[in-house]
Amino acid sequence: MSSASRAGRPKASSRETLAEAACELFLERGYDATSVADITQRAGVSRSSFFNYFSSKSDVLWSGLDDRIARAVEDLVAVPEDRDGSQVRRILSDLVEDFAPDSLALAMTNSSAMGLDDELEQDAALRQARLAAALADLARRSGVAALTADIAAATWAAAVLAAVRAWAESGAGRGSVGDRFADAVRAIGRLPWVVSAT
Amino acid sequence: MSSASRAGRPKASSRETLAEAACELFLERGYDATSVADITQRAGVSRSSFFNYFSSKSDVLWSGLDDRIARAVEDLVAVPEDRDGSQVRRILSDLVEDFAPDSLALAMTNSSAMGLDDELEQDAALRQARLAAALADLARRSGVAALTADIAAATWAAAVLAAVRAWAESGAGRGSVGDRFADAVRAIGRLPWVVSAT
DNA sequence: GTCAATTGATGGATTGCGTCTAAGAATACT
DNA sequence: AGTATTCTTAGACGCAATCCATCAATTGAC
Repeated sequence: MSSASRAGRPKASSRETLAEAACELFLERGYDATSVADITQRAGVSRSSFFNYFSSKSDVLWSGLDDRIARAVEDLVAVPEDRDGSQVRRILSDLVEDFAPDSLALAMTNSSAMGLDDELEQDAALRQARLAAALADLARRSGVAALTADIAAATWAAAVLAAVRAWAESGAGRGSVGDRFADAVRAIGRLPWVVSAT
Repeated sequence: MSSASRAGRPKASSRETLAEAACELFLERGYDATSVADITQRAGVSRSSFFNYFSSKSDVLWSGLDDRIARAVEDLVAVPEDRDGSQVRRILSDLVEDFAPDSLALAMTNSSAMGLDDELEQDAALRQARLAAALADLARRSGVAALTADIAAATWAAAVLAAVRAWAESGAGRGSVGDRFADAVRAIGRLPWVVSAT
């Protein structure tokens, strides 16, 4: 493919430069009070350039997870059917394997200081929904009724996001996201609050 | 209480007038191509007035469900604990009881025509997350571990949204949302795709 | 070295959402 | 009449995100 850049002007700035500037400002002033112009000004680039690196302001925090979710969705649509859920477990385990999103973890642990509580809830919900949609499709393909497929898919997707959340809140130092996801999978097996309610 | 309006200028327009204008335009041009100014112009009111009735453009579609979710969240935070999940089932059943959201159903059934697929997914995810947050709090209060609480809460919340979705997609004529939710609760009891995967 | 092609950076304009404020209009109460 | 209350409205604002035309820097071919 491409070992070095083939042709054209080399990138003057990097994603990391922008992401660092953004996180600094989020911590100083809060998320809402930080505009894209503020971020680019601190990073020393023009406002236009920001959108060459990130598709939106919140993308600064979520691009790491978004990439992995996009890969997982690709993998999921490629699976013709998965009656016992083994493919799902494998793909989702790959998703969280060695996942260590610096900016996202920072945002989650400092969400109140950044004034991010609503924003994070909203953004997390979107990611969860994206993953759930792909999972629900696969479940239907595997013969699960539509209604059940939606619910089961939401459960799996929630397990992924809950694992990330639990990992971030536990200091992001002890244990990996993968470990937390393993916990989540175990919890799914016997959801006490759900099953006992039946 | 107030049987009639006590004092002050009476409302010149109504939510319904705006909602109808909005839905018409969504069907004609699509959601993204319809601006708030377009809606108010057709309804014959000023743009400013729109936000006296709805807090956002998407609120036109979701205010019905939002009201019910807000009530459910209030009820949920008022419950000290719910070890067997009976309170949860009751509150969520109340949520969907006799629910018949005209605009939302229209949007869901015509989502592709309205260019709403992404928008609806996003908005539905937000509502699901709001409900899930309150449910997760109650689950933790009831002694469920944090990770498990998040997952179980997501499952319940997904059941509500899936019921609404299934009801809208089945023509919104046959059966009620409550019936679909009953189906969903039954499905939760033995989630085949989840439990068999353990 | 010169030239074209490619890739990125940049400024500026544009659209639209959502917020806010000050002014005015319509009603009820006294 | 006058006053308080409730609603409407025009207008301006800040900001996110898109788009475009232009400029800058690099590679490779000749």
